[in-house]
Amino acid sequence: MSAFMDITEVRSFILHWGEMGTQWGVNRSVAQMHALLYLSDRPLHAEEICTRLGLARSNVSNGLKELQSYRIIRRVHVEGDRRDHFVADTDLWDMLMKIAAERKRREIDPTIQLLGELAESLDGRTQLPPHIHERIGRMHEFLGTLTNWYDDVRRLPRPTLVALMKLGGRIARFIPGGKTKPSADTD
Amino acid sequence: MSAFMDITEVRSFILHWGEMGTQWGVNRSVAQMHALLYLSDRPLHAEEICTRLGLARSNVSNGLKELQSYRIIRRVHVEGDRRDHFVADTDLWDMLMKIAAERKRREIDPTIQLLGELAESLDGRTQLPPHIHERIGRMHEFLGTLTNWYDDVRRLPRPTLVALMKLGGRIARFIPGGKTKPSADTD
DNA sequence: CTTTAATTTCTGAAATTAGAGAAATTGGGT
DNA sequence: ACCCAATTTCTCTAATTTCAGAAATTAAAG
Repeated sequence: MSAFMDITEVRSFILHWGEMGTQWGVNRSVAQMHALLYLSDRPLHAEEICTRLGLARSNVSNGLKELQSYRIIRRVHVEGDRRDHFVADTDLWDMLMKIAAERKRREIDPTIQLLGELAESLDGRTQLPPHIHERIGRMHEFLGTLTNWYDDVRRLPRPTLVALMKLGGRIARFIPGGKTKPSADTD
Repeated sequence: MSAFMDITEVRSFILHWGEMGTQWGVNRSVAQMHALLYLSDRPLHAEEICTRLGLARSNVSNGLKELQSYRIIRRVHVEGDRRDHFVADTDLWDMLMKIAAERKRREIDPTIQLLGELAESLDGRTQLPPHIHERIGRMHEFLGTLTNWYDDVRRLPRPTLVALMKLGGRIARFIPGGKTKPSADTD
């Protein structure tokens, strides 16, 4: 039943994924649970995740909720078993896009919102040093540009996305003005 | 001398930036220091950062070192003052690229390295379930594709980058077979 | 070379976050 | 409706991270 966890490469992967999580503001256990599900070729139920990772049932429950909120794992029903089972995305593009979408929603969107409000409330306060208004405004615009771009490309069909990525910097050839002498626009 | 910190919008920005930091695995104080320097139009020395943010001198010292390691702030010498002073990038593209470069170096590159080793050590172990080798291999390849893309586009002149970003998903028109319909969106 | 300002490193305390186990709740099966 | 497996919520403890102050180091100025 668990030769799986005896494979040292599997353990290494899970451990490392957990550490990666902590570096990016994701709970180590949650990241480990994700790694475990990613490597599993069949749905796992909570209890099995507990024993394989040595975590308390409660934390597994919360972790599963968190991973579901990112939409990178989903609940599945297993014939003849009353317990909830879970599987992870194995399509890594999908996974990345969903994580990006959720982090945008949680962190970037509220930031843009706030920056907009701050910029607005600084409007026309001529007694203040103007560079403050300008820099907050520029950050606002910058994050807006980034997220608009993301919202746009995330809707591309997967093969197109992959093709674009493979093309890398050579995509610049298609830009009017090319990569030669371009116009100074926004920063 | 410090009407600056009395502007509520400045305080809000700094506070929010600190919180953003914590969400992305960056120390709150470090992020606040960065925000302060970003909004300042002149070089600040460590002591001034201490008093403005209410931090201990030691932490400011460490934070400055961390921000310098990302190369998003730099030391400057101020005429007739013996203390080190610091300024932040105000070019946000630059800033983003440098942060990405450093996080790649610290976190992604070692991960790719590890995944490569794991995949290699799984090669030809026919008694193991093949999906494990396949999934670790796919993750390895995926991260490789992403970082190669990044290494490529980061070298583009900034105006080209901006133009590409403005173009958004319409860039797909230049891909063979790229003008297909957007993918159905489950989230 | 000596003095002293400036900075960094070290150490322990405070605050925060993660995690285990118990208690409470939910929901399917009969 | 009742029972019991499954899950979630709650509470307390452990681990980690952050951070202030002290001590040590570095380096500019005379």
